[in-house]
Amino acid sequence: MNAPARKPTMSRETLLPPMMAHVIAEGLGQASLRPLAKAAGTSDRMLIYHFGTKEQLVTDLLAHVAGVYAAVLDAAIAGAEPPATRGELLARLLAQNGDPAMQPFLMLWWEIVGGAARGLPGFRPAAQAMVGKLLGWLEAQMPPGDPDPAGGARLLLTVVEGTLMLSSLGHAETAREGLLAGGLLPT
Amino acid sequence: MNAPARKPTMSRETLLPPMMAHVIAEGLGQASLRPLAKAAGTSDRMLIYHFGTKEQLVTDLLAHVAGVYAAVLDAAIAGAEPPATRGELLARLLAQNGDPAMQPFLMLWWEIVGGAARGLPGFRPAAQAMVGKLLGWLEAQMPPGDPDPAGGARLLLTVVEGTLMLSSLGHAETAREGLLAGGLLPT
DNA sequence: GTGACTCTGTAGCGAATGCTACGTCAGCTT
DNA sequence: AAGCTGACGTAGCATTCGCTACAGAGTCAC
Repeated sequence: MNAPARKPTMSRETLLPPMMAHVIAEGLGQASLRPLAKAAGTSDRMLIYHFGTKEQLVTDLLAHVAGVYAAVLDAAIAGAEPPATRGELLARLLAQNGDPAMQPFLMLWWEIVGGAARGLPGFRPAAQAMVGKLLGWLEAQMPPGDPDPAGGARLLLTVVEGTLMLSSLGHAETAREGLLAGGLLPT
Repeated sequence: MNAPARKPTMSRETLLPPMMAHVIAEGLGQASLRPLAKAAGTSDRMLIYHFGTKEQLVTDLLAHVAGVYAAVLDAAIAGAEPPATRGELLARLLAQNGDPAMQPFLMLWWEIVGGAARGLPGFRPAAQAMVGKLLGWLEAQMPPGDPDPAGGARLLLTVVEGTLMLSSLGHAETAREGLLAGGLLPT
């Protein structure tokens, strides 16, 4: 009655997406081999076979996360008309990142930042890739005619990251009040 | 020849400082009972005896970290003359936090933020206590005659946190350029 | 066929995890 | 003196950790 058990032939590429979904949902701290394998529909034995080491698995997984993040930004830049002012761009950014759907990714982001700060293998390259990508995206999205797109993008990057951190702690309103007081957000 | 082995009678209060030193040095992720006990000069058995549960231990430990942080801020506010401008205050903050001696605490901070974002028990109260304390400290340190001390403090808080995050990833210069472009830092 | 190679399942290793059972010993009260 | 209590050590439990040894099944070249 049952099919003759086809051969899926798992590879690193097919294993990474479900594992990424797992770490986004459960966190990197709880990412041990057996739960990861279960999420990917395989066994811990197979994960070691494909990646060699858990450390290499985490490195590859973080690189994959950075790649997906870059792809999301690339997709977002395609169908977007440029904002008129820096404030409008900032408001757009905060609206996107304040979306509750973004929260699981933000939880993962803080673990990546912490790992990068501690120098854990694979964390810093992934974090720098994502920050670098976001910075480039911001430069490309700066309002036309902006007097200093490079500096403005760096300002927005700093302000957005600070706001996201405070938002993760339940201080989103505090950050918003600060940005309004600083004239960075349109009223 | 040797003294008759005095009885130190460990309590929660005497155990917390060496454990805090341990988590600052090694991180919360590696904070299991036996290493923590070794750092405090006792055994895992005694940690459970005093705190009841590891979860309660972590909660108490984070509260203790928040208390020490608040005490440090209180000490810093005592012998400080007020800055002349917001930019000067911001420069002072970034100089303090850019100190390499602060880096181990920053590593711990990202773990606390991550735990708070995930809702781990004890993390969010500790993180909110520290952010709230820093915000109050900033309000008290705002330049005299500032038109909007409350809003300005919130702006500086957001900007400082964003800068610290980027600094932890090796993007300190990026944040600095942004703050200069935004006129928030004096040239 | 026969061997070589790739992929995968089962079983298990030694270490570390949080926590408990049990006993000891000092100091107190009665 | 007898008993109680709080502080501590020793030993161990069940579970999970990353990882390995070994065997089986499928495919391909010869």
